[in-house]
Amino acid sequence: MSKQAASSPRLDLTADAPCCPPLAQRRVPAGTAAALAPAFKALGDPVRLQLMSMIASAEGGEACVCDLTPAFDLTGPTISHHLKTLREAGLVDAERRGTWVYYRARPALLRQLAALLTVEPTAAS
Amino acid sequence: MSKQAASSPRLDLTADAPCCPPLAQRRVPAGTAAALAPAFKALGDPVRLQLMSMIASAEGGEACVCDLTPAFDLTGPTISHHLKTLREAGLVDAERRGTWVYYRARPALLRQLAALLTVEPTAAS
DNA sequence: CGTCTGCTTAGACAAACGTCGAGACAGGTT
DNA sequence: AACCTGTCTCGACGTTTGTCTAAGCAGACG
Repeated sequence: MSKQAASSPRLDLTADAPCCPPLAQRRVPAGTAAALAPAFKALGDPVRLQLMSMIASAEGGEACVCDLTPAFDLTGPTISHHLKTLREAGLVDAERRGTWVYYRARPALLRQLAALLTVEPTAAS
Repeated sequence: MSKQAASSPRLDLTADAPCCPPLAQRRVPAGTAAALAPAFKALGDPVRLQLMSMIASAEGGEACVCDLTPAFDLTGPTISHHLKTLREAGLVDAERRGTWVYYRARPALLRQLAALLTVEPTAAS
């Protein structure tokens, strides 16, 4: 995919968080862009954005799939697919407890994304 | 596309900015998700993320296409296409001045996205 | 006026995405 | 054990995306 990835597209951002001076402050290097873009892409769908919010804002910090699915006019497999996308992007974590599966947010990555998008309150112009 | 948009998918977020309590604080309504997701999607590509950063961090707040294009191993039309995507997402603005076209960031939308992703320094868990 | 350079548009194509239905697996219940 | 319910995996189908080449438009310059 693309010819522009000259440097190694590996940063391990889901583990620790060494990165992220604001996007508008310093030019984001290719490696960082390649590592963080998937997270933004995962949030780039209305359904997943709502899912992310429902999970992150849920009481106790976790939400059951059985509560998430009926909130949309979509089939179970489709919701499951979107949750898998969020999981693979490192935005959420899943845990099975008895009959139900619970999802919880990973605040670290969310913080990185927020930090990257941060702009001075009244910077340029 | 999708059957889940029961409420009106119209919010006009690119104009003013009435929105955005943090994603983890209150459940994002469908309309807001539909309005903001395209911006995240636009940032969900490594090339566009770098372009966005190069534009936002450029001196004088603007960057010439002639400076952006040679930073990637991609053809001119491809860069132009990505810039159009950023423009249509409301993230940047373009202006032709003589021979060259200059792009500048729209901080308002960036701030909305950052606000949405904001999480308490040490909230839940 | 002709031509050159910078940027965008148009068309084409492979790859990825969003959705679904059918089926598989895990756990609880009878 | 047999069954039921909740969730995920698998394949399929139509749409969208990222990239390219070729062609078009806008200014600058000879």
